[in-house]
Amino acid sequence: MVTCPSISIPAIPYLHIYLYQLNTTSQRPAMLCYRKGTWTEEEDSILLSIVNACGPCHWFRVSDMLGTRTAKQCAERYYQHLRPGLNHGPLTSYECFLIDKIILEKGKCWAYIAKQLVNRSENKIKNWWYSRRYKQYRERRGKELDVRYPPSDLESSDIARLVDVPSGQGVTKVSPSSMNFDTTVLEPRSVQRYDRQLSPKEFFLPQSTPRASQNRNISFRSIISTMDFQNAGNADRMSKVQAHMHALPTSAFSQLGSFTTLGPNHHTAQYTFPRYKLK
DNA sequence: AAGGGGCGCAACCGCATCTGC
DNA sequence: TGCAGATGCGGTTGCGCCCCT
Repeated sequence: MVTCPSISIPAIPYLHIYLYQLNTTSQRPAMLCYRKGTWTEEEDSILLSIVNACGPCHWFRVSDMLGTRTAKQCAERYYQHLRPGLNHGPLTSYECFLIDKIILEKGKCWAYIAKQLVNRSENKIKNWWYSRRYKQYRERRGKELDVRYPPSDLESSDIARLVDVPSGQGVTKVSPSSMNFDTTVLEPRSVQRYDRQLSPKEFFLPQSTPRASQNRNISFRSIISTMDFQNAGNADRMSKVQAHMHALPTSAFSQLGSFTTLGPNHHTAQYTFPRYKLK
């Protein structure tokens, strides 16, 4: 008899029998009738219970146990919606910027992009991008404007959410003519430094500006610079930087102003990020 | 109040790739 | 090595909510 201590048997009728069958024979239960459309709460909870018991793999077995969905539907539902820790909130401006930059550099590799952003589903990113592209298409077709656009969905609250700062704290949009984006690329020794074990605060010190380091000044500019690590095989390093940033409480920061940059290809989008320093 | 369009999003689909026999 | 099953991935579709007229 197969035991599954982590699941509730009454929630999944005859699950123990299914598990027993599936572990003792290669035969699947009789052909089941699969349905389409929106998942019910009951289906979600059963799917989660099965995955908790068996792990997120062997989706044909999971499908057999659930009984109402195909393996593919189960896998997709889990990875895009039920996976623990998944962030269902709106994409932040910084995340949008990252998406644009990665697409420019590597193309539309949604799975890769999803891995670079913290706990975002591939579908969410894809939906955002196609939705925006469609919006642009409509705007351009209607007004015959040039390709430059300020994304209308980039609100101050989104930017503030990135660093857990209450909405309304000054984030201002700057005209393109006044932009001053530091395109400094980190030198190799900076990359080496990021490879050492550093405290979260050290992590954000701009490596190329000693004075800023002295003042314990941090900015998103330094975070953006870390994207260069991707090209040097340091993709996970940026995630750690982001994670550290997210981990710091609001009270740890005071605002220094903001800086603005065009999107990564310098003619598609305009982003304005707040600059903060550690108190 | 009704209906039509915009929009965000979940879900679907088909092809590609991986894996185990 | 080849095949079939399993899984991954990118693009598309369609549903439902909201807002405007």
